[in-house]
Amino acid sequence: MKSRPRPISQGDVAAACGLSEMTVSRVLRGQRGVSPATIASVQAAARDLGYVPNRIAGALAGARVPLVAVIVPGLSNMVFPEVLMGLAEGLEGSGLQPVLGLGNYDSATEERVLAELLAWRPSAVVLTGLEHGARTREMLVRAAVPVVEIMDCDGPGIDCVVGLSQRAAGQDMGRAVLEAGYRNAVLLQSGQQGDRRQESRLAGFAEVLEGAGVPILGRLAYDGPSSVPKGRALAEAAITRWPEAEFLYCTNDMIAAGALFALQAAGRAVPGQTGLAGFSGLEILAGLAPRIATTDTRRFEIGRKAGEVILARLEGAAPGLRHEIAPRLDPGETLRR
Amino acid sequence: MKSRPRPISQGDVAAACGLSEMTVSRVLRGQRGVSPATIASVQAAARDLGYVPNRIAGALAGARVPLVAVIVPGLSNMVFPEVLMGLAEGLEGSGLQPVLGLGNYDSATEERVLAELLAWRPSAVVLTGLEHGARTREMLVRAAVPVVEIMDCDGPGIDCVVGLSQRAAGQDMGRAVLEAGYRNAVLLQSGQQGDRRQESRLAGFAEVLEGAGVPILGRLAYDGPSSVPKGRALAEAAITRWPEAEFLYCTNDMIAAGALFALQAAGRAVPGQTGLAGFSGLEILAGLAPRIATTDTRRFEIGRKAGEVILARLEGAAPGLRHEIAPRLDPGETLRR
DNA sequence: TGGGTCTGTGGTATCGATAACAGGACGCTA
DNA sequence: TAGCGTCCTGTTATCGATACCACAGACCCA
Repeated sequence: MKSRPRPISQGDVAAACGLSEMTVSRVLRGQRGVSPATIASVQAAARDLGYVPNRIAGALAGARVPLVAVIVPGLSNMVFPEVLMGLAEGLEGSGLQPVLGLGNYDSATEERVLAELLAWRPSAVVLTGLEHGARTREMLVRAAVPVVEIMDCDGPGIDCVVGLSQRAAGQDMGRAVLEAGYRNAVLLQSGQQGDRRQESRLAGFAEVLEGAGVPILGRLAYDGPSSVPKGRALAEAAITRWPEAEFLYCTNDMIAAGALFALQAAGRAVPGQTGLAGFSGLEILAGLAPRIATTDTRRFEIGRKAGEVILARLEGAAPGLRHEIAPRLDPGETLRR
Repeated sequence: MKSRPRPISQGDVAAACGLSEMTVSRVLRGQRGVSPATIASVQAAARDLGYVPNRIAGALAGARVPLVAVIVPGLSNMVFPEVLMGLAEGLEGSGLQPVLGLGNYDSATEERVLAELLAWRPSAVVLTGLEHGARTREMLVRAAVPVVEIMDCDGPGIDCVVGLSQRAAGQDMGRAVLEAGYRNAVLLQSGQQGDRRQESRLAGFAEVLEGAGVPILGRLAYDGPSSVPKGRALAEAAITRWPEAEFLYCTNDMIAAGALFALQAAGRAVPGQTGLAGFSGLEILAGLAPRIATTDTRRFEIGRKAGEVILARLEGAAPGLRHEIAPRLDPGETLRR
């Protein structure tokens, strides 16, 4: 066997079994219309030679690039990693590969990353949220590929939308709080300021409570990444300022966990005297006692559904533009019964 | 302006400014040897037309594919998401895009995913750990690209290795436990059975203790994903079986958090009566009181270093084959002083 | 037995960029 | 002014696959 300077190509396989490249291509893509004997011979040759197809060439020729551009703001809080796992499952077996871009919670970065990813002419694009810059929208329209916006379905999307209604999630929790009989509440938030999803959620919550005559005493915000200690600090500040507070609605489970510690340290009975709830359903906190009330956003499901929608679109189906993945309210043990 | 059925190509830009494709290509890649006037004219035309280069075509022609294949076992425990963020930072500005594959903690899947990713002819490959199947190794050798194995640097790698010595990390914790004066220990583990990194770590720990005459009373394992409740169950079983246990060394922070709850529920003073330690340095648990002793593996650093090594290799430098990122032992508050 | 569909296979153009080489214009030196 | 090097730009071939069309032979039915 003579040494090849270049990796094995389809042509080598074709030569090895005395067929044309075209036939080899057909066999390797599993197209029908090839005789069983030919199929066997091609497969054997490909295996023997250790042939690895070149998708770059295939993509250029086929005008179909089996890549999906995925832009998430970050990976630091378990939300998007789970979405990615769901997406990977949804795309499983389709031959589509996700290409990851990090938007860094910042629309200028998102735009830059999107431009880089679009240079690969992906077959579909997944982005987070519904708010995007004008140039971002323009690029996406020009790209003329399916676009799936995930995590939020409260407004109009560019194309498809897969997510939850943040507002409805807030409202649900609001109703649960009313049922539990709390007579006022405080909002605790952190993370990127002006986060639209968070705002909708808190608005939905406040709406329901105030509609029932239960006042929102106030809101404390920390402009930076969420963490348990930060939640603790926020909650301490809250109960100092509003000692009469009966319920703390936190924008996520980490803040809520910190708030729980603060309440316990302050000697307040949970959930009797003061209740609290978070948001996300972070599994890592499942072991805390008492279990924190939260809204499980089913991120894995969202990712998987996004994958399915993409596949449907690429097969020419019209899977509908809005897919709501209803979140699940988990009352845990920090809401009165 | 007439409607174009196809997206704008380099040829269109060339036509628009009356130059050859080659010159446009040179300008857009920032090659030197083009007059300033030409550069300006090309850039203006490209901007006006909204030209997005086609990397697929560029890759095919240039024999250089600006993609990095990254295979991690999963994204479920915050370890690999952080590595990915580090990697993204390390590759920042180089034009290299990571393509993600999930190996699902299973070497057959890893192999399949690797084959798929290699079909893109990536410029480099990043994988996790040092254990890989024979076919995996063969594919990598044949691919003839830089390979970086991350997270473990206790053995020989295929090419470059960036990570920590799991054994040394275990030894370090062992020494800390000796200094604290504990007189025996129990090992608690979960996750994939036969995980080599975990094994090395526990071995290093046990080695140091036994070398000093401090016995390992035993080991309890749960073959499944780690979680706080699982850690609690393991720890409960451990103190039932070995009531005399003075120290619990857990394979990760989630197990350790559960173990902490178990000890507290059993009324054992921590760290006075019984100490414990985890592994990873999961930030999400930073708010627990007492803070759990752990080993911060600096995953972000590992990812970033991997990116830097890849860049160096692609530029022809020889950055060294083994890069140890020393972990940091954080004594927290669950080790006696 | 002739004309039709159906199967299985091959030939050729093409995808959109880059590598390698070619060559004109210009300025400088002898 | 011949000769030579530099700077800038263009021409041609190529990367490795797929789309599209062509076509030979098997088979069917009237």
